Amino acid sequence: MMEHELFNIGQAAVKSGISAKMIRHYEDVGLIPKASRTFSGYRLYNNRDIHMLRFICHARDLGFSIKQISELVGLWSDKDRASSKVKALVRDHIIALDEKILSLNTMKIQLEHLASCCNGDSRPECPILEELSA
Amino acid sequence: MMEHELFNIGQAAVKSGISAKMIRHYEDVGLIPKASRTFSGYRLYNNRDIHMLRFICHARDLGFSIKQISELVGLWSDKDRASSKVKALVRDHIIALDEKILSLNTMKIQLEHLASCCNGDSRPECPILEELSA
DNA sequence: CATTAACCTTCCAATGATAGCAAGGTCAAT
DNA sequence: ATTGACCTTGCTATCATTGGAAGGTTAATG
Repeated sequence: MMEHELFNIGQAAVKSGISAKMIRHYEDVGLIPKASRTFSGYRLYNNRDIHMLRFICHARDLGFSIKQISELVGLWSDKDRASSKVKALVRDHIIALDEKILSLNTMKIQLEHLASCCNGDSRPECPILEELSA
Repeated sequence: MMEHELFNIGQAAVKSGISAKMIRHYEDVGLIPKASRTFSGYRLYNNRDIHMLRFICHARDLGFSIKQISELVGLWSDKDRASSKVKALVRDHIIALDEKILSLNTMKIQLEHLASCCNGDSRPECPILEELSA
């Protein structure tokens, strides 16, 4: 027997790890389908909805964009998907992460070099500023 | 003899590496002082202005935020600054970069693990989606 | 039954750095 | 005089998220 409990947006937020604010936003931008409503207009979520929200939460924690998550949700919902499509999405994201990490790391190395050249005392002489200024 | 050439915003953009758009924006938000103007309203930049823009460009390339760059510009302009203040700013930024790198790296490792578990073929079985869904 | 607290609703605005467009004015050369 | 390349302002968008205001609903309490 499937349970058919219904939750309002606040409970769905707690259960899914996504804020009520963001759940509404995801509905606005079409990432999730429009929630059904009570007579008085409150959104209602069932266990399947919350399952999808949790899926989205995990994907978000891995740094996927809304657009990518939208594609992932599509594949997730398609029982005939090819797993190669999922893997390709993941690979693309890994590459993007790599580029970002590389870029940040380059900055870090340069900054560490600058910092190591600066006495960091009460005097005004500062190789860091001189470098930035050059 | 100091040169006192004057440049319009397009020339300043080319010379500094910051787009005209962003130069105006930096003026709007108070990062740089309001430029002087020709009679007809065009902004004018001298060599000192462009020097400051180049300083900003370098700082930006190192990932400093506008707010941090604002502080750096302040210290740069203050001939009596203590170099320790500059170094502290740099150290804080290095720490922030480290945190970001760590976070991205954690994502990457998890994704690589997921990808390695997925066949990536034409069949629908996909451990990646199963994991995200769990 | 009235009040109150904790919900919910929509709409609007802000973040940070950047880019785009549109409508219009200016400048220099042809 | 016209043209093209520049400049001006102002508004819009991106991306993911948060905040607030103003108002309606629900559930429990006195």
